[in-house]
Amino acid sequence: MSSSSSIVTRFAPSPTGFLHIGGARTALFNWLYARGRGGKFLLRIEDTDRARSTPEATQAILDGMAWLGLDHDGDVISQFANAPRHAEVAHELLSQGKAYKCFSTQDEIAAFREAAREAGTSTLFRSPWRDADPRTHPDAPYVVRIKTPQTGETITHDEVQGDVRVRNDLLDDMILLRSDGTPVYMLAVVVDDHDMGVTHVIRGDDHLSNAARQGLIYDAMGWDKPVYAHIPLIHGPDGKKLSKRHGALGVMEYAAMGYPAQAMRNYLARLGWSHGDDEVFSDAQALEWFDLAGIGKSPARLDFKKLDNTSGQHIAMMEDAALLQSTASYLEAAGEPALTPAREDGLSRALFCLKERAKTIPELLEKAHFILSERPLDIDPKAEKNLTDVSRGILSELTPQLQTVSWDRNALEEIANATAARHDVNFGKLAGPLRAALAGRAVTPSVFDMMLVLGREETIARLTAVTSTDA
RNA sequence: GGCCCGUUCGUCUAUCGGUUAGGACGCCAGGUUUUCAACCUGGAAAGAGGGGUUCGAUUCCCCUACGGGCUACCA
Repeated sequence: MSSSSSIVTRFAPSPTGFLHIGGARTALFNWLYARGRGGKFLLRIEDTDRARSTPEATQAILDGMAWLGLDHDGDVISQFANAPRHAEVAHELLSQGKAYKCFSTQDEIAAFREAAREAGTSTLFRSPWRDADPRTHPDAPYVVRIKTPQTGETITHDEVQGDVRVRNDLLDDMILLRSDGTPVYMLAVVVDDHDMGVTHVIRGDDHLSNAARQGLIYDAMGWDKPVYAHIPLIHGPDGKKLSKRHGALGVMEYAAMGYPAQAMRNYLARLGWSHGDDEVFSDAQALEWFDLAGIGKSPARLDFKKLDNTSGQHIAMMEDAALLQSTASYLEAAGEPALTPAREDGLSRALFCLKERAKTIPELLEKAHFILSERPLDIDPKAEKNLTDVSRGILSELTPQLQTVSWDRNALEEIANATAARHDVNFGKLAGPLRAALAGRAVTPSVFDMMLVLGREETIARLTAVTSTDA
């Protein structure tokens, strides 16, 4: 029961769209860090921007996290709901003289900035109200600004970027409360993180500069700062910031493309974080290995080829039950009907010869075509070409032998080879026709594996269908 | 403009002053083979540029270039 040392992380997305791939990785890092150390992983929705926040977006984020398997502790926290608490903190700072009421209008501020720009001086707004006597306060709307120290520097200790120091005189007196009394983001994050007991803030490095400003609030309130880890953002394959034109921005799109969630976790964890030369690892290993020291400092690009490879390796090593489950969630994400129990049973029996050959779930399903389809089989043109009179003849000779042969791979291979040899051809010549008969296709898993999966009865029925129907 | 961060094969990365700069994906060549894969073997491929510090720099410091972030009564 180490109450003071137990770790608390959080993921704090804005509900303005789906869970995108960069956010998913940030969530994953926080999840790995907390879960790997027996800590808590919290979820806070930063919905203070009422105009842009939607419940649909919140749901989409929840869906994305659920698919990725990133479970959070406790209730989902709404930042907006904490607004009164944020204001309370601002007023506390006000009463302590660490913040002040600023009556400057936005027009005045804009004019100040413009003049400064023309004069070539600093555009940092210096409010004339910082040290004004309260008795001179007008009866007008005001914002609450924090009194930023005007000397010294603020140092952000960052586990990824190292110590980042900023001179205080380069920071302005940021607004804490707007003129309508609502809190701004900077205040809200700090108060929420403090109130939630967050010990480690792992977030995108677009917040690195903000950390210094936020540090000012921690200092003013006398609160302990969390450990920071600002992680570089993910870029598109072209090295540019992720944007609409890259496509595939939402995690659910990856679900719909058929990448198993565990493969996605592996790939995303490996993107910008490393544990020596380890490339493919299980969740248990990721949980054990993940640490802040292994996070890289530069932005990483998305690489679909590597994702494919990682996915393929995970599919190959997944338990059948997990694979079946991934298949179900793929079909759901892709908007396709679920497998019937009979087909799922067939797929399950075929997995042993499929899993090492597929990079994604749809590819697995494609290779499972022979077991997922029923007689009468459609035979595609390429397969049809293999069904010549000669090959049909050989198949019709092979078929009866299948009635009595021991149904195992060696025995099947033996009679197939023997039959081919009797016609003075090698087995390769027989494989094409067999594929056509058993799967209706030219590209399939091993013919013997298909026979084993289909079983004696079905195998004979399919062979009989091509050797006897049209004559 | 100001401030801050970053920069090792095409890509993800290892290296924490001394290595033939390692691994993975991808690519090329060969092998295996029952189609597609998978698999096996081999190969090409990197320290942004320039100054320092040091016996010795990918590693430490400075400058430049390039990329990114912040600089809002957005989050």
